[in-house]
Amino acid sequence: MCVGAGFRGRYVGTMSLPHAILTALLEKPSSGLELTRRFDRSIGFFWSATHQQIYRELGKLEQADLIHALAQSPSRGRKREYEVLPAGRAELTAWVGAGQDPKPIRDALLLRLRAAAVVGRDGLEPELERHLLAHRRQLAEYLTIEERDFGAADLGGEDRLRHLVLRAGIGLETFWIEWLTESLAEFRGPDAAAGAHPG
Amino acid sequence: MCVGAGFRGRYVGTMSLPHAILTALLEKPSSGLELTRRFDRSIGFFWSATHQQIYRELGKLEQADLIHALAQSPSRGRKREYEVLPAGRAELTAWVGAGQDPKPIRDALLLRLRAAAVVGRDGLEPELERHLLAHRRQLAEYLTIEERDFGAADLGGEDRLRHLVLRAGIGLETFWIEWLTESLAEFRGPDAAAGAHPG
DNA sequence: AAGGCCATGTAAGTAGTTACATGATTGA
DNA sequence: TCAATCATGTAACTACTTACATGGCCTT
Repeated sequence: MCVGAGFRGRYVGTMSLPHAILTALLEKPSSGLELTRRFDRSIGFFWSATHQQIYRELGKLEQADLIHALAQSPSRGRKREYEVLPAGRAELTAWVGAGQDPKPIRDALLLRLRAAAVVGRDGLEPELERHLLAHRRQLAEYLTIEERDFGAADLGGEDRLRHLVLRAGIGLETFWIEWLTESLAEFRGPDAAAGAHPG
Repeated sequence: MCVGAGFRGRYVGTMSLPHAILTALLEKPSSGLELTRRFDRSIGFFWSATHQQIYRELGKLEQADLIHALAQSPSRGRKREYEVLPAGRAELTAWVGAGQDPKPIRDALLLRLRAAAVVGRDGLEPELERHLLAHRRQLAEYLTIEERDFGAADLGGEDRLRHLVLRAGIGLETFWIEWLTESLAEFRGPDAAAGAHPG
């Protein structure tokens, strides 16, 4: 089944991380550490990755001839910049049009609420407050980016897409802030206290 | 470090799946397959799991003396019902109050939009339509459940929590439907076509 | 006794996380 | 020359997924 060094083709499948890296490298050729940092403040908002994941994936992408390193023999401790090869761009183009069903929600906080309905809500309120704070902080960051990058009118087609992505983030954070605020009101409401300790 | 059969204590850590199972078992003692089915239409909306995961986790929870099987020696093919032990309830109670930062968004569709800003948006529109359809279907399911389970007034404290969880689902699906509708309008808008094929 | 379904499980692989190791460069 | 920081990497582990295997029970 064609494995090992020198194999070609669709190793990447529908995986998101390699395609996130291809996107970032097309925007600007970079080293692993640079990618890690750009993930932390841009693409990583929607698909986070640690430097370990990124280095591993860069290795696989290079093996698959989708990217290649610019002028530098591989050595530990020395910077290595990568750029995307035509095959890499083709792979990314194909992936954009590929179908993938939306993943169901996976949220531990909602699970905690569900559990609290059974064993009591002790200790949950501070947790909701922490989440509210975190989402407010994230929303503020998104809004700062929006003002900085998309404040001016008349954006090109590509910028419009990037703006749509950012607006998804803004919308999601806004939703959570509203929901958490409403939930905390429920928790603190005078008659909510009546059911505070079931079981 | 205390491993192997008979170990006790906090093997579960902050993991969500074992606590989701404890919650479901407290609501009603069940076998693995019954749990799997209940996950498919209730808790699984917010933390999905396959039957393989569930059976494995039931084994670990039993080993850790957090649950135990009702009357039946272990055998393949025979039904085995579990119920939660006091230690299991205590574990779940502790977990409800435990702190865990919200996980950043992980969404492949947003990544695809980001990639489309670089390599062109070919093939993305049908994908957005598919997602829109899926989210509409999920919203309809949530609304049906809401009407069925929370239609009447004067809910108890526990039901209010369950309703909050469901409303989170409703809010999220509603958000995605709005965002996708807006994005599709962008895609189809007359001047959006101008930037359809960058690169 | 055959087929279908209920029920539990094994095996192998993928994706992501956490902790740690090591080399190169720079500035005090 | 020492410490800090930049930069790349290894190792081990956890969580989840996919495909498949097996036993028991019920119906015809």
